[in-house]
Amino acid sequence: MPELPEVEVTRMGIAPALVGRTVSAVSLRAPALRYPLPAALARHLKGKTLAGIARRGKYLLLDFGTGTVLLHLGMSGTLRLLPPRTPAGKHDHVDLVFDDLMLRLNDPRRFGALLWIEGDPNAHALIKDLGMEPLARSFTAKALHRRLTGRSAAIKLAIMDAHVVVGVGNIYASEALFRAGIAPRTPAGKVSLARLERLVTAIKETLRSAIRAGGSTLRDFFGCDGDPGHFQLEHRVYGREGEACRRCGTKIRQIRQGQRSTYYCPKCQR
DNA sequence: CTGGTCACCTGGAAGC
DNA sequence: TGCTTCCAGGTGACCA
Repeated sequence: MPELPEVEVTRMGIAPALVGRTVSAVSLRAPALRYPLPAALARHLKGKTLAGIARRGKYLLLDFGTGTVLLHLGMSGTLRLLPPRTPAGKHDHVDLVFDDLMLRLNDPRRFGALLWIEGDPNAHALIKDLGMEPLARSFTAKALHRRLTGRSAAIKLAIMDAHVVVGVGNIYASEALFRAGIAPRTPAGKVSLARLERLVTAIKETLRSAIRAGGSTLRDFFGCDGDPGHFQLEHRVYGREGEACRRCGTKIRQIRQGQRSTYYCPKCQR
């Protein structure tokens, strides 16, 4: 159930074990994920060496030189490193075998994706229109301000829009707005530059600390009992409806925005 | 372009 | 116990 930190921790967990290694076998199991699985994947990958794993937003890009495996974990996807020939359980959709080590994709809800891309992956339809990387230097209040000027949508929905900034999911959107002291329903275009400074800082800090917290779970990528998607920091507002605000004691409220739950402190966030 | 809604899927928890 | 309902960390497609 990954937001950007979970995806980045997954990348950090699997890359050292797999980069530089060669694919010996591929297993695909029905049914399809968000898109049909590429039937020719084994033909494309067998004998190919993994040159690197990059992340763009919540997508993982496995670079095999002649092409790229594009991976998205959706709402419920996880990747694990297992001994080859580990029996496949329910929702184990794809195995990439690297001789004595296997990368397995499990995704119960099947909102995830695995695609084979030839050519520049950044030109792919799913990638090319993505917004700013929140951890990049170029993600600044000024840049965000430029992007949000004139927009009437709620600030919470705006920072969750992957065409504006990638990787801020439903949990971290609420958490970042709390840290920045901004009410989630404020029209995005009406948030001042000064307050966007606080928001950009809050987004970077929230994501960075979650990645740091996830670092302690990296060993969980090995072995069948691993559960690497489920680390998380103590939330300040998310999931705490009716509980006391950690800063001022006011009861945390829950509302619906775009059919998703938003949590906020009515006193700390204006 | 923008904003709003729906759809895609399974499973766990809560309610009766 | 068993059935029903609601909810879940994402995002592309579609509409006005």
